[in-house]
Amino acid sequence: MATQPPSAETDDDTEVKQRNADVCNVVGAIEEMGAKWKLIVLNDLRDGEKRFNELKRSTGASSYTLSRVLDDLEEQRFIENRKEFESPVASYYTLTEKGGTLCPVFDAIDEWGEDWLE
Amino acid sequence: MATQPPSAETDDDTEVKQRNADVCNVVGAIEEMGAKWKLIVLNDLRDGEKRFNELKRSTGASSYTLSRVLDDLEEQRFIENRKEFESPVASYYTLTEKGGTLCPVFDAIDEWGEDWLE
DNA sequence: CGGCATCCTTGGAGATACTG
DNA sequence: CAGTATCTCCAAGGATGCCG
Repeated sequence: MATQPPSAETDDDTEVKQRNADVCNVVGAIEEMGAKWKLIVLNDLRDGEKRFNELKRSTGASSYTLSRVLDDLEEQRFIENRKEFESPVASYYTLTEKGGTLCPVFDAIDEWGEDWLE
Repeated sequence: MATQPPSAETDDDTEVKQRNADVCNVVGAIEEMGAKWKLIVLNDLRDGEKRFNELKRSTGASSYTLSRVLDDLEEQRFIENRKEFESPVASYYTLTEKGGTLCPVFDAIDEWGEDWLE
């Protein structure tokens, strides 16, 4: 995480934190992961490496949907794919470092869910 | 999900949803807020009370969409509505306590966005 | 096993116009 | 100002089938 130089604090009014829809990080981030399937898959991969059908079962996504989501996520560098071309083909997916940085987000969501779900 | 069309179908897919929910309540939370517009509106309301057209401008949602999202969020007790029936009608929306508990989530997203968004 | 191609259904959401 | 009522369009996503 690129931490800002702590001492060189510009006098930019922190109050003008520009929460405008166009500029806001939250909106940007939401657009970036957007789809619910992406979040579900990413969250699933926090457990570690998983293969295609494993994700298919755990997420409940159809192979078509899952395939497209995985493509997207890989293109966004959230996940990485490793293939083994042995007897039955095996395809493993893991979070990249970038993907891993989403953990705090999921943790926050998780915590919230514990308090307010069910 | 908030609007439930009268489906006479038996909910056979409850099994799937349950499996997802079992994995982690992250999925549950995602389903709960699901739509991107909900998140955008909720995030916007962190600034404090806002009125309809204000939200319309800041979020960029159409009045139709915004209206439905607000209805949903109110039904879910994420937000509250206060009306003033004076000269020109005024309608104010604020986060409830429940809505406020989402702040850590948005903070996490915000922080992530700062690091990884362009 | 891990997908891609195809068809098809659904609803999310914009545009527009109207009301209290 | 704060919505509601329609109409419409398009992408998300399920189901199915095929293939290396």
